[in-house]
Amino acid sequence: MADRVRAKTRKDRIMDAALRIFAEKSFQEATISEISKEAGVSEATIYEYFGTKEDLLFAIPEKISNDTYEESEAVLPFIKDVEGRMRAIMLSYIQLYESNPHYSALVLLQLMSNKRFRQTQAHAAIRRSAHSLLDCIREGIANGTFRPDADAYLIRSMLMGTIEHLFIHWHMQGMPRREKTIMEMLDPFLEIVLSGIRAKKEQQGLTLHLNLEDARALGQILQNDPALQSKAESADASRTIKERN
Amino acid sequence: MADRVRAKTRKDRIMDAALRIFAEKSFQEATISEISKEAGVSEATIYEYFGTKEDLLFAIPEKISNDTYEESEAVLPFIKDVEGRMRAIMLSYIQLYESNPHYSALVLLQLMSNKRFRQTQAHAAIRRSAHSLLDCIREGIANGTFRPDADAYLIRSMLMGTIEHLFIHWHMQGMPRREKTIMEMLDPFLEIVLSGIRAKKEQQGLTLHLNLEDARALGQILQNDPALQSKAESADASRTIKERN
DNA sequence: TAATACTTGACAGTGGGACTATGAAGATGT
DNA sequence: ACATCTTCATAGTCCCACTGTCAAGTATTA
Repeated sequence: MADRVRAKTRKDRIMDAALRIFAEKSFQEATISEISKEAGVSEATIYEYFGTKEDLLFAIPEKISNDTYEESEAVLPFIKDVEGRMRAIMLSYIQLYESNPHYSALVLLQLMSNKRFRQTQAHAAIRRSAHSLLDCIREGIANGTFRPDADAYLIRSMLMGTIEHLFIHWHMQGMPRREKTIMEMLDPFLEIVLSGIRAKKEQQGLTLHLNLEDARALGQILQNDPALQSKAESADASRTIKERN
Repeated sequence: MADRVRAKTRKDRIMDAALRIFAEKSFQEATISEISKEAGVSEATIYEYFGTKEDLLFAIPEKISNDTYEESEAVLPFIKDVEGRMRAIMLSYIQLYESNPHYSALVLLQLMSNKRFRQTQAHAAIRRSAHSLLDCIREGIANGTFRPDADAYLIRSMLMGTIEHLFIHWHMQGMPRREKTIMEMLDPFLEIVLSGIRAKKEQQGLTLHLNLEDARALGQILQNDPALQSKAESADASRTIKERN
């Protein structure tokens, strides 16, 4: 057992070193010799555990996605609200990248466009997120939450593309300190996208914007007119009054 | 001169072949021997023109960005409208990628995350676009077109990240036929983003949504009340009446 | 037409890094 | 103590980027 434990830490040390070096340089520029020195093992040991350099590369996302990603998907079916479910998906997606900077650099800058990566579990997890998002958007369109002419694919690209772009630029600038984390930008971001695609509730009729003075004058009139006042109470669904500030 | 012409076509043939092979496989998987066969020249000739394989790679964006990109920037200073200028920037950005699929695959999937690429003219052109966009957004916030609490960096990442994501996914799926080009998605896309960040005109007062029946009743009242009716004419700036459908 | 310079190609060779094969040294379990 | 399993060092293969050289065009000039 002590043997197994040591083997495990050895394997982990190799993967840690590899992740660091792959992310900082790049897969092609990194050499096995360099990784072996960083991990404190011989080159032969690396070939022992991972047949090839490429296998070592792909062992990394496989491991990390198993560890961190799956669990956050379990709650989704319990969120009935479409927008809430979308927020949860985005949250877990951001968490995945925010939890491990080296890993997100590796995935977003190098693996994402790699053909073999697309056949890994890690990519399948990302695809599941993408697919769930698409489902949410379609459901929102179907049930009237979103505008019927919204393009579900476009919306999804907005959601995922923006987040990826934020991470990619952060990495390319050498991961500087930020006053706002990407996680903290999620809600303002979602508000912009969602407010842009929500269906307008009152499709027919009139919309009136009144300043405070006019609003008071109108209030006087309504109070003095019993006919309209009673209507205001009976037809609540089709009439909304919102106060600003 | 005939010599110069032949040399030019030879050099171009090499770059064309290289672009195709780099984009379809990848820079690392492509071999000089393969490119030389595709271009119909000897390996030595490639080393004659481009010292190294990497130099050949970077000669490609240098050439293409010189050819196509610069001109579309010239019009920008003449567009006074902030949103129109943003649209023009996005348009030229999309055009760059839409004009040459091989090139956009190379840039977006391989070069974008490459350190050396960031020191090329091609990347400088992209940075100029990004910078102009940021300027537009800031100007829009400053002059009241956009909400004062909008995050300019976030907006820019939305604009560029979405477009890049759309192209990247199109490439990763093997560039299937689309019923809508990315160019055609630009205006719906911009409408979502911009409507999400435009400043609301009436910050104070009341907003009333009325169905048709109630609107008619209110119309009656307003017609019979000279005080409020005169107000409606004098205070036009702060009061808007929009008819839906 | 002859001489000169420049372009292209064939070929041989170097070097670096991924990967293999092998056997010795050490650690572990019984 | 013995067998087994892990780790390492060494030596060697293969592939591919890249260099150097020389010969064969091809173009330009005298």
